[in-house]
Amino acid sequence: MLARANRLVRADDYRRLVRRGRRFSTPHAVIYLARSDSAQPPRFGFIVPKTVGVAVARNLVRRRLKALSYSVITSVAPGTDVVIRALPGSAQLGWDTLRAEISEALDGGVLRP
RNA sequence: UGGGUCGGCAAGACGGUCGCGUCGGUUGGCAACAACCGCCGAGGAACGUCCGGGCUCCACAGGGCAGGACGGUGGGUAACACCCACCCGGGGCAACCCGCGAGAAAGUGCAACAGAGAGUAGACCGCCAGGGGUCUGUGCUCCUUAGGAAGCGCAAGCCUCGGGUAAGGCUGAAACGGUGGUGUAAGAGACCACCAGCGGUCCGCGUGAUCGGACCGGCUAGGUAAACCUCGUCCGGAGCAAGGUCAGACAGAGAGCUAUGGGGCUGCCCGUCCCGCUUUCGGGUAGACCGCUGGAGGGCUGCGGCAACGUAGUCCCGAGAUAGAUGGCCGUCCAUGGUGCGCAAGCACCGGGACAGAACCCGGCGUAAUAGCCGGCCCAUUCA
Repeated sequence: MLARANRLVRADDYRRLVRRGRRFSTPHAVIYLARSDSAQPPRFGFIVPKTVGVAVARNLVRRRLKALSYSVITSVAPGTDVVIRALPGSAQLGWDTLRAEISEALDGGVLRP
């Protein structure tokens, strides 16, 4: 799970990333990424629309994404902001599949200069 | 033992690992905050947002019309469309279940198809008397003596004409009481007896819906109010993005209507309060805190009540997020499903927990969804 310092909590931040961030697509998610020179820890935000499912399914997806983000947090450079938008079908995925899909895309985005 | 019916309980368990949020404490820090420790951390439906309230603001919310909701009776409640008890009607052998339960003799309207006729009913068949015609039989008269044909009359049949008749047939969800008799040309509540039903008056039990009974009346009245409508009761509006505090931001310009105006305030009118208002272009904010969870709150016991519930005592404090915590992953076991082996007990493998996530708070209703566990009652069966 992510602590408060590692989360995006402002609507402005979401707007900024979705509009101007670099974008990576996977079959079940879209990842927005932006980097700054500040030394603050990396921050994550999640968008789970209603097309994903009912409230229980959306909660499950969001919690899995949070847990996933926590596991990769040490490999992400400071000053990085990430927003993950879940797409329909993500609630039907198994944990392993989802983790493989997202972490692969995330690594690609993070490692690239 | 089987079937049924009503109600209650629970909503997999344990562990490992990595974590999250509120609050409290300690330490560090000017502070933001960080680290550590501790407590607590989703549901029976948290859901739908369909009713009813609390709370907040609008003017403490006034009058009328319109509109809406409800509708057996009595009670419960803050209130309700909810709950309890009873009544009536329907279903069931029964336990029990079901009913959008006011008014259809205040009025208007509506009713497919079938059928003769469907609402101050209706003559298709049938039945009945009569007129006309036809034919058969028969009586009398006549001519002729075997017989004949004409006239008059009677009876039955058939055809036809205009009537009478609602007892019978047919249709339909429904056809204007039922049975028996009197009566009649045939019939008919036309009349009579009993029964059913309706209305009225009175008596009795009951707070009451209602139930039981007596007498009288006219002889019969259909359904639909989830059609309009009538009657009774209730309802001001908007909602926690309510509302408040603090901080912060900005920039005005044009046009129109102006007190017989515009707005607060729902549709309209009255009343009342406030005052410049509307619109186009352009610009700006949507941050923090309070509201925010201790309440019509739960558990137990006593008392009152058939019960819903009320009341007294005592004990308990059980989420409060705000891009939104209450979890992710793994293992074992249990319940359960499938497949295979086995006579069976069982064993192995695979799948694997239903519906579903608080957002101001309560009381209900409705909807979703599973495999269980427990109990009351009823019926059938077996044994004693």
